[in-house]
Amino acid sequence: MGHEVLAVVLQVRDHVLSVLLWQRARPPYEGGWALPGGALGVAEGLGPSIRRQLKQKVDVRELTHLEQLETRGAPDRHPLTRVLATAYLGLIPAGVDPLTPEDTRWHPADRLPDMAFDHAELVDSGRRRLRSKLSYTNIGFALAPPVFTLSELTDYYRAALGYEVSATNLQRVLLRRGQIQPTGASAPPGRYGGRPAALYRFRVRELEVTDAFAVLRPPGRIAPQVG
Amino acid sequence: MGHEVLAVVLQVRDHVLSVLLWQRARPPYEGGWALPGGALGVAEGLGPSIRRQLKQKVDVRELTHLEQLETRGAPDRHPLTRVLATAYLGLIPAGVDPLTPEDTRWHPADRLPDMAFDHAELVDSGRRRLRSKLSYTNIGFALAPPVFTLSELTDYYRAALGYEVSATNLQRVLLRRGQIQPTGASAPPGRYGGRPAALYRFRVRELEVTDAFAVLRPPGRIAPQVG
DNA sequence: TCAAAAGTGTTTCGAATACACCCATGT
DNA sequence: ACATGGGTGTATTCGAAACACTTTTGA
Repeated sequence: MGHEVLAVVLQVRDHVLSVLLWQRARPPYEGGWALPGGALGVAEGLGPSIRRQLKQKVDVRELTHLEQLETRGAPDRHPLTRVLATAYLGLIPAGVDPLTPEDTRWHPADRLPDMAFDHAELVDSGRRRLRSKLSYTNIGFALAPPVFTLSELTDYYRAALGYEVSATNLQRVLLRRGQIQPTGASAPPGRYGGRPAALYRFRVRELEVTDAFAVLRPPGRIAPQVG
Repeated sequence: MGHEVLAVVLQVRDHVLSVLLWQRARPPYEGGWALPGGALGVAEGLGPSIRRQLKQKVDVRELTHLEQLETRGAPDRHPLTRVLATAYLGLIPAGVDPLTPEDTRWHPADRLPDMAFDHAELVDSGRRRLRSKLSYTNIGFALAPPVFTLSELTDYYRAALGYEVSATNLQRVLLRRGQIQPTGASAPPGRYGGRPAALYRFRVRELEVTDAFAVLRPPGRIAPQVG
């Protein structure tokens, strides 16, 4: 009974949430698109394995976040052999364009090509995970470059969430939660003028839950201290 | 490389969130307590497997909810062989007391005995999952019997969340969200009198997200229709 | 009549949102 | 001047929480 690890690697590219896929050259699912990944090594942990596999597709130094999604084990998920798959969600910040192999392409996450195995479901699972974590964690840090303007950040959120986001409200929510802070610098205005945009950074660039317990929260909670 | 499935089965028993464990009779971890589960069959899906394994410990008809938690694959998680484990969260409603084998006991989930392997971490993972889902889904249905009073329900929430919960506020939150509805009947008062408690039921007894997007919600959202 | 338990009315609070307006820059 | 894009001030909304008070029962 084989075991493989897969990754749903997402990045906002050109205003569109995109997923990294490679095209299969041989059966099964010849010509179909698949998630990067491969067989788990005999003495290899799951996390280390997916990092190793991804090295062959992207520069893993660009990976700002990696978390386990779910494990699929339906006996018929592979038409020929029995193979379990543990899927991970990986995020790459906007703005970089890692080199990828010939057979590998970025695809819009909401318009997938013909997908191999159950990989389309796994992509959806990754998108849902990202969307919900955007609302109660600081996971935006993994979509954004180290320094960014608020309108850029708004664009990443819009692409990942799939609907319009107000820059004004996004700013206030993230500031109140202490997720972002101004760097003091500002970006030059665009071609046709406009006020220069202040530059921000995420205060912490690893996953933190910033808004647990939207409801049924513990009684008499202390007000969060300002950062 | 073996693969096993495990279950963190939780139930509120006597006002305490409890987990079902069995005591190992032989090494490794002889005398240590472990989660129910066992090896995945060669042509068996993960979900079907954990249901089959649980049959040996509890009456699975009592299981009101089952969902995948996570997969552990550290090479040294088993001292002798390499075995991956996929853990599930299972819930049993308060009030029933399923027959269990000799070696099996319920333990308070916040005061675990000596645990085998990485099972203590898996129990914590299950508790955290339950706690967070209580705040944005109707998962309370899986902790409660089909019909209950509000003070009983409050007790289940208090036990699972680990802090005091106001019956008044719980009632309003769950009514507003359309999770619960009065049956019309009421429970007889206790030994020393008191107003009889109205009986409620959950409107839907399978998992539903009732409060997605606590923040950054889609613009111009329609108000939820009353049930 | 009182204690016990359940339930309702009302107020307060605060986060999130919506919207009007002001600021800084290039042409 | 004025168009463009960024940012702030302020009002509104609404769910959640807190708390006082009423209802219904048994002793």
